[in-house]
Amino acid sequence: MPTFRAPRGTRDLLPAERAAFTKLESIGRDLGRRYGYRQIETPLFEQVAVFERGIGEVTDVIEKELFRLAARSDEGEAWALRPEATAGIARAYVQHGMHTWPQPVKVWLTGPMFRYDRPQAGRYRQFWQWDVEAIGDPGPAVDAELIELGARFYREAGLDDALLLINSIGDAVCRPAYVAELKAYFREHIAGMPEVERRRLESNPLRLLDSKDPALAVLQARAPRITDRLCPACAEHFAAVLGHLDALGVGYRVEPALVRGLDYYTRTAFEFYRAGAEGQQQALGGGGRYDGLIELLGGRPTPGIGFALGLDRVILALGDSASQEEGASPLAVIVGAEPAATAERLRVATDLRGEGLVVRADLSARKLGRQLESAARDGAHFAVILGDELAAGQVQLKDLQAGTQRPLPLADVARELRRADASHHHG
RNA sequence: GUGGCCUUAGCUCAACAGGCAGAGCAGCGGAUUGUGGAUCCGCAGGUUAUGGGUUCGACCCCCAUAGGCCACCCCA
Repeated sequence: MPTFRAPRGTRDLLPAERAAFTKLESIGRDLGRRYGYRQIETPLFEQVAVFERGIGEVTDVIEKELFRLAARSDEGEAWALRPEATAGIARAYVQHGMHTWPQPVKVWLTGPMFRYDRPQAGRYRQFWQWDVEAIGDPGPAVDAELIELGARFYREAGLDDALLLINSIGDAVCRPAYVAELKAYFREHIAGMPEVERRRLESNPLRLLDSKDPALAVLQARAPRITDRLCPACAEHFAAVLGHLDALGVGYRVEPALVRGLDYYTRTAFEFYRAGAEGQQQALGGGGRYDGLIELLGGRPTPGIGFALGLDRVILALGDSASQEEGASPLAVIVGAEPAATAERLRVATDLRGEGLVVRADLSARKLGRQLESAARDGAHFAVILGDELAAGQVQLKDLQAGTQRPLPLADVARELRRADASHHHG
């Protein structure tokens, strides 16, 4: 067993898997460009207070999953690795006075997030998200635009069965009254409730709605629904969001029990799951509106909405097809019979690379047969064989796929490879 | 954070009832001193996750720890 290994809940992305991430990142980059969102980057860690105040101190993410850093004694701050992207972006919005920019400010970010919980397949302590935010527009059309953007990401990534669950969780006007009503309702039936759920009644009553405890099933079915208790403004907003989604052809399922785990959400809340797996805990992504967040972090009242998608989970859902990206096979490998002539192989490869060609040099002392074998297994299309004829400026160009070979002046190799490469890509 | 299952070579897995740790694949070399994917031969790779315990003797039984997986909690 190796002495050292990746820390618990983290893993190395070996080239095949890293390539799958790169593909998703390029989808995100392209979608960001097409939808008018610009890339942003914030630190991997922030003051703990940014997360506590933004996300909410009594949430799971803060209470038990926050990856706190041991603060250095000569610094007054307590820091934590970011568990999500929105709080940091909101902090940056306030810090840089982005309210003076044309509104809304639309940005996207991709990178690792950190949560200190118990690892499982698809659940890591370091995981990757693609995150989009639209800050400064209160209207329901932005909600729909952003949700449709999320749905499109899954489609372009090859996941055709992403299912959108959506709900409205009200705002400061209507949610407090609803929560009070919900508490009163469950309290009446507290006798039949398990201990865990009784405690949750006080700490986070909304959570009772999506508890999987079968003892609650009947109670849940009869519980008052937030969607029936929305204030007129929230109800109108929600109806408009759904209307826009209909108009855009985005399928969804209204899920009154959908609650988000972060305090900053208002009104629109949504999550994506694989169809048929929506009862499980492995969400593909989620987001919502956070009209109070900027103010919480010291800015003026500013509405916003965001969405984060788990790259690890998309790749997991794609299965083997995700990692079957073809690797970086070279167009040609420079091989030679003379073990001592590695300098020649290196020089020829360097010249061809200077011409923009994808070339690997076999710098080993292996005999020619092994070099060709290795080149073929590497997926190379051609081998350029340097032999005695090199003194006369001649090499052998071998097509490893066709099995054919012909002599060629060294000076013509670049042109020949480029032509073969072009016809290969276009044909 | 709670409960359960698991851990043997880089990978996938063997190893009787507690009795000498093996194979395939991958890597390297040779058969072929300048021609590949096939075939054959060989080399290397292990403190059986780690640390204790039981036993004449432990990959095997017991305890602890670490890591992985599953179900919760909750989310990406």
